[in-house]
Amino acid sequence: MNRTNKIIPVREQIADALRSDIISGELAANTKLNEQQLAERFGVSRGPIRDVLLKLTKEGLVVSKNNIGSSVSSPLSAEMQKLSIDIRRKIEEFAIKNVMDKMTENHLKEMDSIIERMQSHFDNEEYTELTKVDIEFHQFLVRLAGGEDLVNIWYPIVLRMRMNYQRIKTSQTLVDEHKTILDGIRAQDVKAATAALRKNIK
Amino acid sequence: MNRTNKIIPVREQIADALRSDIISGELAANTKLNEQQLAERFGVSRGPIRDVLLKLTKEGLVVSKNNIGSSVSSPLSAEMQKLSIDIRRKIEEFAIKNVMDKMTENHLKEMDSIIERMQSHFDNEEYTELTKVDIEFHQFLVRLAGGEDLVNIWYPIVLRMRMNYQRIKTSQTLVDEHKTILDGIRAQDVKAATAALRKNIK
DNA sequence: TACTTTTATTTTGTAAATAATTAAAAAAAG
DNA sequence: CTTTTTTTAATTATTTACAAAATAAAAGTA
Repeated sequence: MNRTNKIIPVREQIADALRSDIISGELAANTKLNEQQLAERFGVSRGPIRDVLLKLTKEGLVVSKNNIGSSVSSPLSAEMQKLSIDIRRKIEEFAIKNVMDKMTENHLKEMDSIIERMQSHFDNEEYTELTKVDIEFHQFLVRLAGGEDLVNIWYPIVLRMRMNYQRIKTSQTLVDEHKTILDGIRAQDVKAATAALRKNIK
Repeated sequence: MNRTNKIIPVREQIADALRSDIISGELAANTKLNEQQLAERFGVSRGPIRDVLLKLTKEGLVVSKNNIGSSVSSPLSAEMQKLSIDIRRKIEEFAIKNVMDKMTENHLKEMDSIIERMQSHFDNEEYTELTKVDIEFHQFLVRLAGGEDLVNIWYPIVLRMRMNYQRIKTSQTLVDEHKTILDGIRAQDVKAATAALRKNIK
């Protein structure tokens, strides 16, 4: 028994599935999210569903009102989108700077594999999966630089932004941009990495 | 029956109480939060407690691990604190700019009353309450400018920062700073308001 | 017909009980 | 005596059942 079988809690799986549905547009803005129906869909009781809805609410993908229920959020306004880009850049530029020391060979390999997966999803035209791996790339950096604290602040901003560009920007450029960022990090070149990052976040 | 008796849901009351305990330092960092005990303390079942803990986790005040439970977060690192100040300024400067159009006489009156409450809490040396009203002041601006979307992003940052300066900075200056911000807004003077804001956020 | 009021239905909120997991304590082996 | 294994206790996760609230439908009134 050498293999480490990673167990993924049901609530995370459900949250993941719903995030995908919302980001992909399958669940349109303002769609009512009925607890009972979701419970049946995932084959669990309403308890875990409520947990997930609360989580997604705090992530900004869902809005909920007392005694009324939850529904899918609407896209950000233009100004809010602009502000979000600004903040996201600030956070991730911070991440780039602070990540250089902590970056080991293993970390770099992990990031290589993330990019490989990006490429693979792009080749197979799995754009929702591509988006999720895209987020994963950035999350890796943010977590390494600032831990869960920073991820906590950063994550809702990114998720909410993603609601806006639904399946736009699905060119090879996207993958290449991330390769350039990683190249900069690997060369310990903050300026290059930051420049590539700024190009990617928009 | 003319009076509008505002009903506050149990979960919000519990969340509020716990936030106070954490911000005031009554619940020290890394304190384990037992669901059963909390349920007994507030006289409810574990269901609502779980909801609140999940909420506070997303707000950054609490950390929770699967099958292990929740505990009070530890203060931010120095770098993270610095970054948080930067982001918070960015958001609230945005708020100042965007709030000028939307600001009505009624809104101004509401903000006056918030400052009155700040003064009163300061006079009575109720510093935890003072902190909460301080947050309320800024939240009012942020909400008016960017709605719940922006509050969602902003709130965890502020809460987390507050964990760091526990009951420092409890001088009359604090109240005055907010008066100056409001003066600037009232005069529709973005520059003055922003300058006052930057002094206040640190 | 248009409007209000009442009733019924649906949906969310809370409580209580059971299952699964983890941490602690006791027993066994080296 | 130390380490490992087994057993016990405590805690979280989930389900089920019930209570409260909101929406939808129906009945009554102008």
